[in-house]
Amino acid sequence: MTVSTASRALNRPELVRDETRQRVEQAARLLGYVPNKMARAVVTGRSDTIVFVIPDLSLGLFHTVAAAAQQEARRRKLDLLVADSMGNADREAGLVEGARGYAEGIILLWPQADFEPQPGDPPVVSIGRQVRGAHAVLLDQTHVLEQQLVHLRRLGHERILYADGLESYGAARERRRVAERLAADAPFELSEQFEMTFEGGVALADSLDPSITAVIAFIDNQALGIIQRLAERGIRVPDDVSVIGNNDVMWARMANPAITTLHTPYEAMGRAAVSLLLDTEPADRGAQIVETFRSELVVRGSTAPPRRTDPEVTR
Amino acid sequence: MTVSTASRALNRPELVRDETRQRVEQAARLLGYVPNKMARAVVTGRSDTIVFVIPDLSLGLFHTVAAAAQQEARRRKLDLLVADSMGNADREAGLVEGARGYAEGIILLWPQADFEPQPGDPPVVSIGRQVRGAHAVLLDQTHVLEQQLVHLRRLGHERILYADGLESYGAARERRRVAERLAADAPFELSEQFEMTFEGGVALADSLDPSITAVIAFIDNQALGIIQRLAERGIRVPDDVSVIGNNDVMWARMANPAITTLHTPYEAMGRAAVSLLLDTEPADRGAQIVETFRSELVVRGSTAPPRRTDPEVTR
DNA sequence: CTGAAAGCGCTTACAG
DNA sequence: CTGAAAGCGCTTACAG
Repeated sequence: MTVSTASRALNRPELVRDETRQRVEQAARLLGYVPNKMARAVVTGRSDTIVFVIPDLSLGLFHTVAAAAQQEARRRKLDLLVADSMGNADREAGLVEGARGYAEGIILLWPQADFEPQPGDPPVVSIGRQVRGAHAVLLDQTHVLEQQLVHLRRLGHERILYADGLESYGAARERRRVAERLAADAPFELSEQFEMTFEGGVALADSLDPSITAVIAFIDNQALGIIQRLAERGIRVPDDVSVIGNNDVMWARMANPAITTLHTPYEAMGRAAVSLLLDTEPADRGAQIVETFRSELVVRGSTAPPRRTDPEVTR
Repeated sequence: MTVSTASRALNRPELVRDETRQRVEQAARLLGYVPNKMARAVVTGRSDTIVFVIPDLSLGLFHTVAAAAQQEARRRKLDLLVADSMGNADREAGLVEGARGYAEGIILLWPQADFEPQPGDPPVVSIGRQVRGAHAVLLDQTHVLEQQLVHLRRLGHERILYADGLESYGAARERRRVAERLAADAPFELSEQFEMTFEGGVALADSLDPSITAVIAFIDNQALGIIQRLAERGIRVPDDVSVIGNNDVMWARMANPAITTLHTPYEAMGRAAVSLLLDTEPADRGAQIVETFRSELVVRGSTAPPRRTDPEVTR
């Protein structure tokens, strides 16, 4: 009995006699044998592992994408491991660097830094932002803002404020470009920059111009902050001011009022990334593929027609 | 120039001449050399990787623990990769099985199934539930319920309902035992079993006995469901009924009213798990260590003294 | 069906 | 300081 036979008995049992297989299995059990994945990967050249780099697990936002990607990977008999860059570009680069040595594919979620593909890299797919040498799964940001505007205008709003995000975030810069373009057609207000957080919403609400009848929050958490602070100031949502969010986080429907928002197809995007990674030629040899997803409006309780404006009465 | 020298130049540069190092580095750059982590791990016997098995990433609850553990691991120059068992015990077992072959340590978060330690396993630490052959980081569930009760009773509540969770969840069974024990001393109501979700809260609110003045929700999401459904029924929180949550999820403070709850020290627990994994003798040789953490009361807007009860008026 | 041999990509004593 | 050799734990043609 040699290691060759043992290896075969464990991995390709059809190649050995039944009795041999049984002896090997029993011995393995007795000895508590654990196959060394690393060693196997060295010889087979396959680790069957995808590394999914996420910008911030503690945000409670992106884990949905990771969970969906994970399921899809699982369906295809691959492991997907999530690594958190903690919002730090250097750490992100470090994770990619680390994954190079063993991952069979890398998925980058809203990468902070520009990814520089190296020869010999495993295939890379980027979500949310296009980077060189990688297929991309994108979100149609123009469509997001258009939907928000259409919804509010249909309700009759004319004085609409778009909450601008912090310059330092790529997503905020991208959305601002979209906003400026759309505002050229049919004007709406662009706020100063606020944090894309609950606290940012609170700050925005504090400085809200009384003539505004509807606010487009950058994300749902910010919408919640706006609503809460307005309530404290005696301004009611949606009676006095409408607020629309973005992303449709789990707790958007739990709010009071429940948030009207755009549902981001995070699950679909996560699955698409895995599929792009596994089913297509890597982007470094051949064309870059871009798959774009669209968010969907979810009307809930935080938007309503504007209160009939009475110029005599200021809030 | 041999591979030995190249290996040394890359990993232990102090052992080679400066010029040699430079030549190697340049060649590596030109050739796009990526060290094969697997091969290295096979010979060194170290992968510097911790696998963190999480029951459900999409819950938006546990990722905090993972994020904290990740940071702590990072501080110690180890990688921490998160694997999602998707609430499935079989898959959980599969992940542990898979990690055996390469992880240098495994952290199990609220494991679904009983973990059976095998000889040759990497050290394991369990969070939330004690399992054999592993150190444990636990949460003092008795203290949770005691704090909730003390808070409500101090406010003057006498008719308190504890929302029982689904039998199938280990955490729910554990909490019920605690509840039954505490109820023996000073009675309170035990509800029928509800889902520990927003929807579960809605259902509970629908069947709420009018004599109850305060509800202890199983978790914050359930508290939100209770509050929303009560509001729809014209019952106000905290004016008519107080509701206290548990866990202090990110959005508990964003709710309206903001949820009074118990803050679970998830971050501290995540860090403790890493430390237990790395700084102590594995549990299979020697004593099992148990570190227990306590939640802290966070008083916000969803609890208040009971409305003066008037037996004549039923809601 | 099984064994002996070569080899995956690396590291590390051991000589020089 | 560098090279030649052995070896980590595995898999897989190649013979038998």
